[in-house]
Amino acid sequence: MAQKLMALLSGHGVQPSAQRAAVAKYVLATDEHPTADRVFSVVRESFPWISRATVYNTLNLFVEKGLLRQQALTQGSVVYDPNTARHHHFIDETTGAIHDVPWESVEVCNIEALEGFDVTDYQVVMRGRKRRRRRS
Amino acid sequence: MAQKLMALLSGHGVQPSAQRAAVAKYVLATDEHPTADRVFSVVRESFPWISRATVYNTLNLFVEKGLLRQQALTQGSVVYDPNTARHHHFIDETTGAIHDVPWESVEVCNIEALEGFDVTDYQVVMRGRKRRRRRS
DNA sequence: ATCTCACATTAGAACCGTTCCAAATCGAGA
DNA sequence: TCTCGATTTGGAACGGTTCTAATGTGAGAT
Repeated sequence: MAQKLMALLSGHGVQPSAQRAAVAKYVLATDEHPTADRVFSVVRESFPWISRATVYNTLNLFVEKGLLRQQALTQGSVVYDPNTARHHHFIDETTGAIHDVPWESVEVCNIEALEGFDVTDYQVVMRGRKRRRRRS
Repeated sequence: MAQKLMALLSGHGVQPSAQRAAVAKYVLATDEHPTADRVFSVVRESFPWISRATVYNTLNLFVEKGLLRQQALTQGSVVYDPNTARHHHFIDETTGAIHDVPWESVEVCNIEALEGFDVTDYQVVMRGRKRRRRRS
């Protein structure tokens, strides 16, 4: 598994290192849309000597190399999303949690016809409350 | 006109003052989605002795009273939008300019049917380049 | 008209997320 | 083993925003 990670990194032109692997292991697999600071705390649990600057450097590098996307969805700080395919976002206003919404589950029409704008990318940003999962 | 502004403020439960009127005059009429700092600069041109803290206080008050909406559309800082009706946003990636897109000009389907989410609000966030206006 | 008190304003400090910097360290290839 | 470029590091710096404590102001009571 660690092998796969390393391969993924080099495949994207990122020279592997222990620190980068530690960051990658968490941030490329999570669906919790962490802030840089959250990444720092989580990674430090298994890699206590990593520095904040390295986490920021690594996240920026991953974004530059296309392994991660930055999303400006909330006030205050950027979050990172390893899902680089097109998708939408749902923000739970009570918890602040951000959820991915599959591209196909929402249909957006007329974007191409918009007068005056060349739209190269778009997403629907939804807010509300996550419905409690009905017990099974 | 100044009268109308004052009436608008009191109508929303904001006790008027010279500073608040100066901020309102600009920020409630603009379509340029200014940051707090931009509001500060613009207002200071006609009201040089206003302080930064007052601008922040006033903007937060206006948001609280429903005169303004905060939008977290870009990295780094919040922008303010006096258009409190539902609408979408287009971000010009070359200039950073943010444009309102009328609610009716884009159609979004299936939002209500989304499994697991109670969506109370949503908008489409578009990115691209604003098409150069063809000369008339 | 005057007083008073709650509220508005202010400058500057504090805070938080992020980037910058210069020094130390590492590691791949010679 | 050596060298040199890349990586990592702690801390300073920075930009945006909020906090704080002191001061100013105006609307209503008297």
